[in-house]
Amino acid sequence: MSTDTTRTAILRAAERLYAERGFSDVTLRDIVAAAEVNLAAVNYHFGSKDELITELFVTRSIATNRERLNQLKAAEAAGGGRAPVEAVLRALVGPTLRGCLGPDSERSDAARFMIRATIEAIAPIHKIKNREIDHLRKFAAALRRSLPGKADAEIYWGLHFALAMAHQTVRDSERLTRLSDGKCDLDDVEGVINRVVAVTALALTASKPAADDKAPARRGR
Amino acid sequence: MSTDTTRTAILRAAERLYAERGFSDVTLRDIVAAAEVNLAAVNYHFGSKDELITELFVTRSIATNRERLNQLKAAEAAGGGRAPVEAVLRALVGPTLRGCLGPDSERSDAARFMIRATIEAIAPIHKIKNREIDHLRKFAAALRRSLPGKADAEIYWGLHFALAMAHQTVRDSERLTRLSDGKCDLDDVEGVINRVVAVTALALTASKPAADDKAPARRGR
DNA sequence: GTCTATAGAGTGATAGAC
DNA sequence: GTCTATCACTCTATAGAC
Repeated sequence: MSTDTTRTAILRAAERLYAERGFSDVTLRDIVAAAEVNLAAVNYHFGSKDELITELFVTRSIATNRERLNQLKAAEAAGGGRAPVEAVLRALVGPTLRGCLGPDSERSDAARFMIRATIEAIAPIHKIKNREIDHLRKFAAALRRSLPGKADAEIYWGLHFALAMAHQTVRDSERLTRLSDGKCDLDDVEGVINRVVAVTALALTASKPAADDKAPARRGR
Repeated sequence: MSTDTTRTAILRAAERLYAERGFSDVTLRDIVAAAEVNLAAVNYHFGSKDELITELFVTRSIATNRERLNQLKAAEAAGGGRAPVEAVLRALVGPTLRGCLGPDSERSDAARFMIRATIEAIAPIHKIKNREIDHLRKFAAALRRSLPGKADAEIYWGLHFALAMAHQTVRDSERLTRLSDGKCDLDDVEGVINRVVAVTALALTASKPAADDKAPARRGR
C-alpha cells in the first residue's frame, strides 16, 4: 500500500495524458506534473520512458484480450462449441468499444490509450504488436467454425473490416458527430457495437461462399 | 526551374519521410539530409516546420478532394443526376486506395502521408481538418439522392464505415497480410476497392430504411 | 524511496557572411 | 538563395544528498 502509490500515480497520469494528447507531445515532465511526483521517480520505477509505455501497453493489452477471449469462450460454450457469427464479432469489438465510447470516461483512458498505441508509430510498442496477430487467429478460427465452407480470405477480410470500423469510430468520433450534426449517437455504445457487428456479419454471410453451396447453416460436427 | 528546385526537394523528402516513419520522429535535420539541402533552407522557404507540414497537407488534400469530386460528378452525370450507391462510394475511397496500395510506390508517399496526417495528432493539421467535413457532406448529399427515404444517420454511418475500412487497410496492411498469410491480396487494388464498396453498399441498402416502405429503388423525381 | 541538480544530446529557429 | 555557426530551449537520464 505504501509501496507503489507513486508508481500507480505515474501509470494513471501517463495513460490519461497519452490517451488525450497522443504520444508525440507528452513529455515525462508533463506526466510527473499530472501525477504530482518527482521527475526522477519515473526512471526509478520504470527505468525509462519507453519501458513505462511498454508496461502500460502490455498490461492493457492482456486485459482486453482476456476479456475478448472470455466472451468468445462463453459464446461458443452456449452454442455447443460453435457461436453465431454475430457473437464472435461482438466478443471481438465489444470490449474495445465499450471501453472507449459512452459517457463514463472511467475506463475510457485505458481504451483510448490502446487505440493511440496501435495507431501512432511508437517504437517500443511496434515490437509487441506481433502478439495481436496470434490473438486474432483465435477469432478467425471461431469464425471458421461458424461459417464452414467460407474461404479463409473472406474471414480475414471480415475481421479486418470489423476492427477497422471499431477503431475508426473510437479514433475519429468527433468527425462523425460533427458531420452528422449529432444524428449519429456515439453515446449509445451498444447501438454502435450492433452496427459494426451487423455490417460485418452481413458482409460475411451475404457474399459468395468459398466453394460449393450456400450456408451449411448449423450442426456441422 | 532554377528557382524552386530546393523547395520541391524539401517537399518531396519531407513527404516521403513522414509517410514512412510518421511525424513523431522525423526531424528537420532528417529532412534536409534526405533532400541534400541545407538546414536553413527549410526556414527560408517555408518559415517553420509547421508551415512545411501544412503546405504539404493542403496541397495533397486539395488534389485528392478534386479527384474524388471529379469522379462523383462524372458518375452522377452518367446517371442523369443520380449515381448508384456503389459509384458514389467508389469515388470516395478509390482515389485514396489507388494512391496508397499497389506495387507502384509512385504516388504512394503522397497518399500514405495523408493517412498519417489524418490520424496522428499533429498540431498544424488539426486546424485544417474541418474542411474535410464540408467535403464529405457532398458525398452524403449524393448518397441521399441515390437512396431517397434513407435516414440521414444511416448515410453518415455508411460514409464513416467506408472511410474506416479504406484507411485501416492502408494503415495496417501489414497486419492483414501477416494474419492471412498472404491470402488477402493487397496488391489487387481494384479488388480491395470493390470489397470496401460492396460491404458499405450492402450495409446501406440491406438494412432497414428510414420511414415508410422498402427500397424506393429507382426513378424518384 | 524520494528529492535536487545537472549532465549530455537533441530540437527548431536565426543572424550574418558570402 | 545558400551556407556556417550558434542561440535558446527541450528532452531523457543519472549522480548524489537526504
